[in-house]
Amino acid sequence: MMESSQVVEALAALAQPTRLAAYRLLVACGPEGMAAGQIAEKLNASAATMSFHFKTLSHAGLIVSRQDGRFVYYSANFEVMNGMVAYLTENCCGGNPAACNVPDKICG
Amino acid sequence: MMESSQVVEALAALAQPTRLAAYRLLVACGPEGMAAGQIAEKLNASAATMSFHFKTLSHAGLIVSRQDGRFVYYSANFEVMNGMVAYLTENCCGGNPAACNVPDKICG
DNA sequence: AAGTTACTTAAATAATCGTTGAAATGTAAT
DNA sequence: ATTACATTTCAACGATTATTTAAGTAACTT
Repeated sequence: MMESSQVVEALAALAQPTRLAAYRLLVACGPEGMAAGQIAEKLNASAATMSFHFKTLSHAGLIVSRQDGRFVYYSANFEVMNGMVAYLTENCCGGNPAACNVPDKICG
Repeated sequence: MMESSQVVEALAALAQPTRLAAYRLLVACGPEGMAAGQIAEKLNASAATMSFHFKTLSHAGLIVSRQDGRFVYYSANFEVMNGMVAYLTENCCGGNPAACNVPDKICG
């Protein structure tokens, strides 16, 4: 189970339009990822701005980087998001799935 | 599918230690929820601070309130969190589950 | 109706965040 | 070496955020 502070950091990292868009783009890219400059172009953001956001996402563990020549490829780290979701839904309805009369049935 | 701005709002609402704890408490409570004062006591936060946080969570659609006498019961609204998670994982690995060689297998 | 309880609102303050532009770093081609 | 390209770092600004205290609203009790 992730720690609370780590989950807060991941949530905060995603709670910003540009970073959320970047993350989703990387999720769609899969393990190969995408170069920093290409992401900046797709999102109409300056390289400096994106670099700042990549740092935030990286520090939260949501993405990882890999150098390839003079390009830096970023890709999504799915484990942290899974941990985040697990943390949010933990102990849903008191840990009693039978009592979970929620529309989308999260428990169990 | 939720809108980007709505997802950002929900993520931002959860990206704060006290609010995250309150939300998890309400998730564990299930549909019955818990009174505002009881939550404040459990989290060692002042009523004013909690009221501010409840407003933030409510506005994001993550919780709903119900008045019962002079008590206000808050409970988690699971649909918004489900929508949030769906938004994050949408189009994972280009929408091709077979290509998803991610440890926890999110796609498909 | 007077008093108590439960919660919300408002104003004020300190801290954090996102963006920009310029300079700096690193990497590869000529 | 020098030139070009890709990305990061830095300083600074305006905007947003969390908390506190104090005052306000609403509902139950006697």
